[in-house]
Amino acid sequence: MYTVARHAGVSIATVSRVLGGDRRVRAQTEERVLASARAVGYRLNGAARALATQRQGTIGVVFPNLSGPYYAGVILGLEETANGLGQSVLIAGTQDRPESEILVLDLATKVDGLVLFGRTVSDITIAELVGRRVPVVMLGRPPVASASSVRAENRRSAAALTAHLLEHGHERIAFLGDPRSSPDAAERWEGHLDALQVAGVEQRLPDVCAFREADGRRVAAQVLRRRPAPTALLCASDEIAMGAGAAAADLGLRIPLDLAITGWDDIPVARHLAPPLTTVRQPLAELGARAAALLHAGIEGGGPEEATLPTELVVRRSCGCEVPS
Amino acid sequence: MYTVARHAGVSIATVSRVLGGDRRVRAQTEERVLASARAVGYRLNGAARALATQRQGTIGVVFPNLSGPYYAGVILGLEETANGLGQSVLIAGTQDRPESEILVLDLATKVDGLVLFGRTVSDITIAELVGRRVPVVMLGRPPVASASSVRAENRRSAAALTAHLLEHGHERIAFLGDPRSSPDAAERWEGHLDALQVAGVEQRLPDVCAFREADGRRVAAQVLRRRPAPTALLCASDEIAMGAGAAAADLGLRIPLDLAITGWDDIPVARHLAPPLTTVRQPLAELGARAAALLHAGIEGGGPEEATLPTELVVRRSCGCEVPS
DNA sequence: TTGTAGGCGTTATCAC
DNA sequence: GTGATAACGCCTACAA
Repeated sequence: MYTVARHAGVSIATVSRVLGGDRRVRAQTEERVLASARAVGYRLNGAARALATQRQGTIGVVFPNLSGPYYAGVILGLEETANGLGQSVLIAGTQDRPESEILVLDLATKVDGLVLFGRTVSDITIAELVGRRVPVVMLGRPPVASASSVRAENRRSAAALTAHLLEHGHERIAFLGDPRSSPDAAERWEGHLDALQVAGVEQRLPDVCAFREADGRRVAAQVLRRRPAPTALLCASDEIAMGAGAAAADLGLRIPLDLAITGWDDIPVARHLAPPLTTVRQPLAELGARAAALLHAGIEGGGPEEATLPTELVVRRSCGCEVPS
Repeated sequence: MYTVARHAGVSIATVSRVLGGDRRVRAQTEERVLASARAVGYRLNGAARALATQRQGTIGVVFPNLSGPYYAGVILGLEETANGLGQSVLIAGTQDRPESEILVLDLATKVDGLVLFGRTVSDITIAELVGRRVPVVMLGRPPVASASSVRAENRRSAAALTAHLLEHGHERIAFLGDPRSSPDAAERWEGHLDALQVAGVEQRLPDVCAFREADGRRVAAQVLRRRPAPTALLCASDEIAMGAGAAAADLGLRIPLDLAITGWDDIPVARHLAPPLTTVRQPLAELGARAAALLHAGIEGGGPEEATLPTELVVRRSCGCEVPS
């Protein structure tokens, strides 16, 4: 910066002003500085700026290291709008390590705020974060403390989906998912129960299954051997549903003739499966975008807010419907 | 830090030492400082550390804002090993904006090094980066300047795949991809030509198609109306192949009876398509991991290196083979 | 409009 | 081992 200042014949304060976008500089001076900066190939130093302004210009997002379209989609939306708001995005996967709490706390010193997915971080740590005045927005889990939160509507769509299955005549519906480890799954389970109750159908327990294809296949294989076997599988995610589909194929079951299967998320491939998967669409990118916006608001001093985005039942053929495609 | 120092009855220098992991501190003192730090809930400040050490503890990765399993998979692998090496990961999508060059240059002041995907950044900018002594590793594109590079083997597998199609009796094979905008696609095209030449089959031009399902569908629809129509579609990515599959279905073509289709990447759903997709597997996470490792080496002062990871032909049914599943 | 100078929170180089 | 005390590179009152 001193180099540029000398080159342009001004003080570093002036250089700082024009490069920092401060308007109160004579146009002529500004131009001269800009030219000098370009001449010496100078750029403001991120760390020094951060230290002086107490602003990192970066937000962090903590997610479980699961692959799959869900996280990718949300993070993509998040990155895009964060970028539009002038914030970079730092990602941190908590590979279920125990030290992840420390990781998050340290991360907090490198960013202006955090977006936390589902159950990646314990309530204790969240409280700690909030106590440190770190703006936090939670994604896909019920709000806590004074942190913002954005999520997709779960309960109503789960009820609608269940009702749809009941209309197809299914009475033994198995729920594949893990309400205890995922707030989203918990709400979907609730909605499922709501619909069963309305219809006066006997309720059963969820078949615990993580959000992964392999687990879906494993759990479905067990469930389908039960007698009497369920005639429909309500899966808490499309990936579980894909695994379930594989398990069904292993047993020689035809979908949807012998068994109906539904998913959740409407990941891109859902429509290409055989048969196309009936599922519930979540606005992935929009979830991320809202999270970025809410976090930005929080960083700017705004109070906590909540947003619940609508979801949409996507009826295709795996539930037994005859849909033109 | 002053607070902790006072609390522990030592100087900030000592506090800095124990929290920074400097071993030359008496064990007893260390414990006292640690206790004090915990007592006041103190953590080292990222920005200040970065400024003082000239190390950000962060690497950046620049990618085109495409969704899809490819980027997600690579980034996941990258994040994981970077984390293991003590580096955070900053992501930046260049949504094909023209200002992306500036974005990258600015990003460079907030990180210790950059991983650049394919053609996200112009050669000029790369040169600029290298000139600034910013460690750079390129992913999926031929090496340039004195930057490291990691990629997956393309040419040989493309030749093998083409040869396989020829064995099935296909002579009119259309290549869907864009060799000009993607170095990976270019190499696959080369390999394709290699095999055609060896077999003495007439070569044609590639059918330009971006790495997206929608484009695959659109381009395939055109290609399949050509007369004589191709009997096989060699797609530069699984996503293109999926789009092509949809286009084929629109025309009432049966796969692989009327038309063979192959993809590239072996994304998770490839095996679940109807019929299961013959494709080439790339070690996504491994690509990311290697990139992180090479970048780390570069940051530590090492010179540029190159790595080419092996790929694997995955024969399933869309090419016409009868595979047990 | 522009310049001066103190401060942001650590690390690192010296002495002790 | 431990403690002063300069940097590190920028921002921002405050003064001119």
